[in-house]
Amino acid sequence: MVTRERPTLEAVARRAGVSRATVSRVVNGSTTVAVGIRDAVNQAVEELGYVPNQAARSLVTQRTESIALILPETASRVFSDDMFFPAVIRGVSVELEAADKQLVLMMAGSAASHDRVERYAMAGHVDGVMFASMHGADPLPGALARLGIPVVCSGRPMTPAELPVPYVDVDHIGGVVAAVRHLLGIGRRRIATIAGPQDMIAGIDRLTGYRTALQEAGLTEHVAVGDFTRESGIQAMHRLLADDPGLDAVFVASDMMAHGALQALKDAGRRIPGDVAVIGFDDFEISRLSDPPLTTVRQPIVDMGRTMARQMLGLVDDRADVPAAVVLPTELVVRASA
Amino acid sequence: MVTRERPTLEAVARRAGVSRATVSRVVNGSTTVAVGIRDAVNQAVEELGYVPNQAARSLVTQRTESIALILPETASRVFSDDMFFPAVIRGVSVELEAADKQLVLMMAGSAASHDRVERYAMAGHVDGVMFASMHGADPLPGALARLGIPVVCSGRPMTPAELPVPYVDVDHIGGVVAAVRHLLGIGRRRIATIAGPQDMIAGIDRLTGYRTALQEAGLTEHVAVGDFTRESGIQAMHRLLADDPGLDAVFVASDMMAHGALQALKDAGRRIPGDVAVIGFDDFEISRLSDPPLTTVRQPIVDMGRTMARQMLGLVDDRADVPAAVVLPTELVVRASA
DNA sequence: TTGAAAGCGCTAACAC
DNA sequence: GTGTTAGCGCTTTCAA
Repeated sequence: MVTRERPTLEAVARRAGVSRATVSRVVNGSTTVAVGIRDAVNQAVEELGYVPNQAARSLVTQRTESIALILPETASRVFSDDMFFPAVIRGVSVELEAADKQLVLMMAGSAASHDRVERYAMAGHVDGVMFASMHGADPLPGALARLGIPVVCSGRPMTPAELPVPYVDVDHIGGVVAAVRHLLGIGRRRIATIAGPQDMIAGIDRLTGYRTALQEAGLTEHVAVGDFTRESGIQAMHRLLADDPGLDAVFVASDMMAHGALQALKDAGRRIPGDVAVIGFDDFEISRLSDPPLTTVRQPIVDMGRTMARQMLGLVDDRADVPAAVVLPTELVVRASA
Repeated sequence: MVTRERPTLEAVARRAGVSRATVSRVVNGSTTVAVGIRDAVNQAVEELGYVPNQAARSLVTQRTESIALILPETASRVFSDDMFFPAVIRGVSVELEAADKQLVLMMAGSAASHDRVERYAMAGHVDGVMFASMHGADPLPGALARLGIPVVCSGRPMTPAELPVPYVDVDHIGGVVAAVRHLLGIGRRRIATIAGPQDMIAGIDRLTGYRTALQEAGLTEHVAVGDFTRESGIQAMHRLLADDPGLDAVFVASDMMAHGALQALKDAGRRIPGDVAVIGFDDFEISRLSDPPLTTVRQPIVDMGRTMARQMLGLVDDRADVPAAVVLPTELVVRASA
């Protein structure tokens, strides 16, 4: 590998016949430089193809101009057919791009990678860290925050850390309650649910919403737990069907699981929504294309990403207006499946 | 924001009662340190929660231990329902994780972001750069390579750069020829194609394969060009149908476009494969679940990612065994649609 | 085996 | 306005 010498400030300074400080000023856009000198410097920069060494710059400024987004999941999970993470990333990208910050995406599905990420952040590789989908009571956000590293989470943290971390979340419970009420409204009474993983707020809150609405109506709960994947939706639906072959509706805590449930129901000979009404949660594009199109609780995932990124930008820029919590609304989208 | 002072080598050295050099040796796993001293240092590191400052380290080592993967697409394209990029990323992740390198993902769909990426790489933020899906004759890979930055591409570069960049690709033409021959074998004679974008090797080569096979059989070409998205597949299928309502087969250059074509054909009242046989290219998971399941040319996308990452690791480690080009095989997977 | 010292390339006081 | 200077935190000769 031919690592051609990259020109330094020093080289540019010599060529332009000025001091390093002056070159630095020009490169960083200081206005207190005479036009003639500025042009000379710019020309030297051009001729030499000079690009500032980021390590040297970071060493003195203590800034890297990049922000990490941690996805505590394996890469295969992040990039499965579940469109959740992609949507978050998209939202984050848009905001960071606008602020000219570099996004550093990190998957941390294993304990080892979880550690790598921790060291990475602590090594000052990034100016701030955003977390996308947290499992259990992950100590990492709090730990980083305690070190003075700006941290933001998407999804309300499960345990209130001693040092509270700003977060953005959606109104899970409101959305689910609306969904269940809709099922009640169309005359369903044997309403089951496929819940999400119970080590995540999204899984817990959506189950709470279901329970709340069912108690309100004086009906019996019927719960199977999945892990947000299509496959787990299939399995869970089979269990629910085995337990209560006469169920007439199911609220499923994610669209991917709902697609699995749809398939399982069809395989079991049920008509949708004739025999069983199905409602999902997410509103992915494929949910409009499924057979039948899926009624679902829409959550603004891209907006979550954008909001989280804006909170982060507020923190790293030391602006005071960073809200400790933002809760975005959800909305029931009625299609053919319920 | 409370940026608590992070401990430095100096602090650890003082606490352990040794010199900075010794701490550095311990931290970097040098064997030439007395056991007693080593333990004392490790204890001090532990107590202080010391993590080396990466900027300082990079400044002297000229290494960052991270590798960029550039996706010359917008974030919304990368994270659409097209599973191509996710699969590449997955393959890359696996290898980089194993080598303990940090993956830095960069989307560069706009000219502005293209520039950002260039400066980022030139600023020495990463030890090497991988490109995922190139459009046209992008000068960036060659430019970076000329600066001595290790570069690898997935997809054969469109113009042979003066400084050749190692790449990995798949056997597009072989796969497409097999697909068309299969169509011929089941008696189809009015075989159209929906081609991919003609500014990408994958688009060009697959069209070449189609043309080759059709000429071989002495049949007339029938081409519509899409951009690999489902939507473009729908449009292209409509055009083909308008031009030749009697076509009895279509080879589609990507699974996403093939799904669009399937939908367009059904909307036009064609039965599949009865009236029109359809073959795609990719073999995404959803292609097994479509109606009917899609016959397709499987390309090993995850392996492309892995291979590209391994080539990169070879380059940054100055190992000599980096092949200039790797071409992975493709394979026709026959399902119900053809 | 350990320490002293030089310096990676840059920014930011501070002086002029 | 511009130059001088002092580090940022680390690795790595070179001596001891």
